[in-house]
Amino acid sequence: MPFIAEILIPLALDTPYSYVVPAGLDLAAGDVVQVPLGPREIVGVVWGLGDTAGGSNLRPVTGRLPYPPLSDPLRSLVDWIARYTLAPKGSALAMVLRLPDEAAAVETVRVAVRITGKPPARPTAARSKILAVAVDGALRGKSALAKEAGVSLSVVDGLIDDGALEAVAVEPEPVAPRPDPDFPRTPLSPAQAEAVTALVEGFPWRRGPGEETDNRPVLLEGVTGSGKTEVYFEAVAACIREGRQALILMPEIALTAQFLDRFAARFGVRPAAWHSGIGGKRRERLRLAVAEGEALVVVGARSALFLPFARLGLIVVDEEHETAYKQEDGVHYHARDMAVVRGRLEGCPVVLTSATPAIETRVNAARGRYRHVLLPERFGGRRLPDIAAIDMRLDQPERGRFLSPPLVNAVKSTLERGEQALLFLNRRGYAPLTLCRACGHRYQCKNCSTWLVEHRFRRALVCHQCGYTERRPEACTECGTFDNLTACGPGVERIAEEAAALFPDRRIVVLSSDFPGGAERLRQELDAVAAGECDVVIGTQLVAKGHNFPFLTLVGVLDADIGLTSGDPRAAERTFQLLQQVTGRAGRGEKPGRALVQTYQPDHPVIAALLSGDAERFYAEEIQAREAAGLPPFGRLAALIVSASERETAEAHGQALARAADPPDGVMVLGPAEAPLALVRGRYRFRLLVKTERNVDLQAYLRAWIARGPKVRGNVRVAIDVDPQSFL
DNA sequence: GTAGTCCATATG
DNA sequence: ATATGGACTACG
Repeated sequence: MPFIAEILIPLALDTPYSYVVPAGLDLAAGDVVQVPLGPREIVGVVWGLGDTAGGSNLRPVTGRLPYPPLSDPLRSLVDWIARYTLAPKGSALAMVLRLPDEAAAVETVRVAVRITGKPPARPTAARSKILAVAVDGALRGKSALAKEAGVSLSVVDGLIDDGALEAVAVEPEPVAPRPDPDFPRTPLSPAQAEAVTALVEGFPWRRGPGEETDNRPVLLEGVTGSGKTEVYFEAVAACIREGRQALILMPEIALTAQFLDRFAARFGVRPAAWHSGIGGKRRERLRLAVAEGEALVVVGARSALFLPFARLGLIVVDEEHETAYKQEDGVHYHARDMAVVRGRLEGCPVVLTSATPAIETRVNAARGRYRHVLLPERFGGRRLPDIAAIDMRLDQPERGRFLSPPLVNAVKSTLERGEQALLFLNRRGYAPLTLCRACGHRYQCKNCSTWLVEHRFRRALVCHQCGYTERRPEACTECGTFDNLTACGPGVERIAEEAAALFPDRRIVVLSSDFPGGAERLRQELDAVAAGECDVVIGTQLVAKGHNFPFLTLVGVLDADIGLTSGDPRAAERTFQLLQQVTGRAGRGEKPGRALVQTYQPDHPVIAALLSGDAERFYAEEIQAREAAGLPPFGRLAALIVSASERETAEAHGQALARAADPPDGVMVLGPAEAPLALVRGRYRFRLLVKTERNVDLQAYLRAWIARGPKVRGNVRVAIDVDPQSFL
């Protein structure tokens, strides 16, 4: 009887494939192997072993590959995520198994050169230039030396052949230097120390045998500026003292030099950082360091969740309410929730931190599924900013202007004191609507039903839904009138224009996700602002995210009402979180801060809660409102939209969902004819499964989803916002 | 993911 | 009659 291996292949396949294990090859579950698939060879992972013959025409495993095997918990995570998100198992595996491509796999040995003292046989001008630089005897990279001497690389090679320089192989710089948990640090406040004790209490590796452990996830909730980071750093320190690894997950945008420096201030070295920008060899060396347990702390964006940790001891999810944790293409998952799952599977604690937790996290804490640790005050006795409303019905800006007189005055005096001001407007571009004064034509997206947003800098009209862009026309495309287009309403670019007119001598910077130069430049710009290299910051929501601006003392919210009117059932929650975060940026340095909030509806529950600082009440009311409406604070609605031919499969899927341990609140199976017509534009035939956390307006959601123009082929599956606790 | 199929349409 | 492209399926 031949031995059979079940090999999972990182392609969109639901089940592992069976292969014969050739004699002499000793395989174990988790091993990374090479197998033939059709005409080619492909990498796979041993998912199971058996001696049951699964047919006589199985092909043999080609061999084992020299990669660390996938641990049991990691394989369970793949199984779990596939089942939960209804993604093919192979797709889930692909997230774990991003192996190096051919180019990256070739380990080029880095070579440095050093002077030997032996004079060159044939001294030339170029050669002596190099020797003049190298005379200090230091090690230099070949190209660095050539560049410094201002000659070509071949001259260096010539000198090596000659014997005047010697080449020395250098160890690559360590990819994950060891953080020192006992590095001298600034002392914690009593409140922080108390929180550390509460946090670390119950961690399984802190308890002796027989002692009780409490491995529930912990919500670490602290107001902006309370020093949550320093608190969880102590949990990280405790973890690495135990010789275990810690993972800190952050929204990609928050992964800045500033954060890495803060880490270095506590642990002596910067942590290993994992994000979409880290590529090639460095990526693979870090992965290996993680798999071998060498990398003790990894700070990373959501994909870091799938790194093959050898001894994971702690997962921290920073800013757990951030929507950036949601992955919405390929396998759909919420990294915060998957972190909870991985923690459970690895038997390690999970800490979720936020100043404005997501409703579902709050509910989980209130129901006792999560522990709740609170930091109610700012660090160092600093006060929370005073927040006041500016009623726009009373304090109107001039026509065509958007800053009210009280806000302008506040900015002026802030700048006069040499402090920094932030003007927050959650709208990119110059103006959200463009119309022709002659004929009244409004510029609309071809694909979506949204207005095109003018971007004056790019001289374009852009759809913020699908990215469709057209040149801003000189003459109206409808009636042909020249030079008669009007920009309606403000975007950050327009506010920058207004600010430049008001404060001509000040340094003004606009920060939005479409920052010219891309994410890397944006990150640098954020650091520059934090260093005080600018007076007025005009920013969209990205300035609210995990960045400290120590010189910032005034935050002006230009239009607090944006977002309150959208049909999104989370509008209130999102707006509250955003405004709370952005106003909380003020006064975190030496000087106290304040926030001024321009609004037309100061009595709206969200605005009122923000002004009174009563988050507690806001959450309670929000949860209550959902209960009153007959909705669970987080429930699930599953919908399957199918092509006629797949109806049967979908029905079965739906029934399976309804039979799940904690079934969705409803399952809908729709055929293409029943789906909203706008949805099934063209000849799409697809199966779409949507699981929503709440009872969202499914049609609106789907319309938006299609409007984004996804490449829809057969077998599309979407699952968003599900509550993993119910499956654990 | 990729190679190969079928089928429809475009092209010479 | 033959190329080109999209949709779909098999791959153990």
